[in-house]
Amino acid sequence: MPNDSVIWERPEPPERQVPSPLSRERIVRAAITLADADGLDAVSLRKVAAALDAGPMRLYRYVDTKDELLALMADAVYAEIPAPTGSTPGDVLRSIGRGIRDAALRHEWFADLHGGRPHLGPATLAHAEACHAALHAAGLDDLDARAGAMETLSVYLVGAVRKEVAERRAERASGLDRAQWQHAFGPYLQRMLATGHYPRLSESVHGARHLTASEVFELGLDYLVAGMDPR
Amino acid sequence: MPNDSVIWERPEPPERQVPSPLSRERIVRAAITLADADGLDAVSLRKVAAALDAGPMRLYRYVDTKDELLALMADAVYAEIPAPTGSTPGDVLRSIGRGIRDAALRHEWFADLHGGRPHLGPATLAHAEACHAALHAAGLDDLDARAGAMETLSVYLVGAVRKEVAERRAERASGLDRAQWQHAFGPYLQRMLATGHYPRLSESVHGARHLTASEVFELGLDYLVAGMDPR
DNA sequence: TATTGCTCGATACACTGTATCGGCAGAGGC
DNA sequence: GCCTCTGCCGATACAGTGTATCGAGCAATA
Repeated sequence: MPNDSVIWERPEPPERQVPSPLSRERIVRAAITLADADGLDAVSLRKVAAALDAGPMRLYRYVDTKDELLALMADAVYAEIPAPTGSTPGDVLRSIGRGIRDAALRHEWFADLHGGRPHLGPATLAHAEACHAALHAAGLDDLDARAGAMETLSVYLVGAVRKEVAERRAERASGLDRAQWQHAFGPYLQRMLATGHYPRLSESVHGARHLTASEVFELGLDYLVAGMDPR
Repeated sequence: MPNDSVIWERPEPPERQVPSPLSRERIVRAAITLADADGLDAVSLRKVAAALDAGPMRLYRYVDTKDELLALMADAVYAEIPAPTGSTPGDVLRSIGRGIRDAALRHEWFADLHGGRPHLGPATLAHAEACHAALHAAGLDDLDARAGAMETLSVYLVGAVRKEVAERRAERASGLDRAQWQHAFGPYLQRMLATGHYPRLSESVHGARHLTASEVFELGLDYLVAGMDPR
């Protein structure tokens, strides 16, 4: 632990007269621009520094480690998410879910950070606060029920975001759009199912109505919300 | 695409008399041993090769790319998962969930692969087949319902596995065991909540009964399963 | 003005995945 | 038994990575 405090509490170093002034915000913005364009792998300290006309080592004045930069990036995504709305707990939960999903689709690299090492930046905490407040306002008073709802929803969202983004990337990598992929099922999978070793699976793949990613998302959200209802 | 077929269909190169004979299986086993011990980052082609008394380049006879090795590793995990049991669809779904969770806790690195780029190895397909067959046997005949159940469960599991493993790692990294961490809530989080900026959140953190990871897991599973029940 | 202390960035290190290619060993033909 | 040839093995190389170290120079203080 290079500095004995956490990035969220450590003050920024003072600004200095220097060609191309830096700040955590500028650094994070540059990193996010890179990540939006070419994925998380494109975020290296060298490239971020280059985008800011600085030497790589200069960034270490603002951030102790690359993981801290990633944490700041994740927090910046939370800052974009609007406060959830809804008059019933179920609607609030759905609103929370859509807010996170939308943000993740805007910044696909967020999926790689989300659910990993927990970040607890100010925007993340503010988002959590907004969620709890909205649930409370919607009548979900019981603390245990509220915490349980948030925990399980959060689990679901981590998976949803991760899977959907992974699917997008796979489609993009294979150059096929959704419809083509769906129609062909992937030549390989096609062949495997044709072997007859997977009768129930292939029955399902061929027979079931294919759901889009957002349909699956909403479906699971509905299941989860419905299951919480004691009724 | 170096070779124009997929790893699952490409035959292994023939064995040869050579010091320390290789095979995909041996390579994957060595890689899994490394990953179990020190995480996915410890799996480099150089290290895997060294563990097998071979030069790094030799592995490229068996695998075109590191991603393919990772895919084989993920498939090997699926091979360990026992077929789900249960006489109702709900029980089968719970059984599927526990099977995957247990496997992921045995091989934490699996969480880093699970839900990412989709692998469709033979064991993965066999596992999917077993799940569909068990659901069918339990009376979930409707193809759309079955597919929807599997899709949404799978989403949930990706998140559950990822979050739980991340939490374990964070605990391990901070040197605190669960109880200590829970008691202190992390000094930083404690301080943030004490600012009063997050009233509902801190109410929940302090007031709600703290659930263990497996309680959260079961709770979400119950919600999901209950929500699927049309009644 | 002299000194001190901080910051910057060049350099270095250990490591990654993998392309290239020279040489060697085993297999097949005579 | 010998020769050719095919194919694999692994040394080397390359372009990256995160970050430790440290000399040099600048800014602010005494």
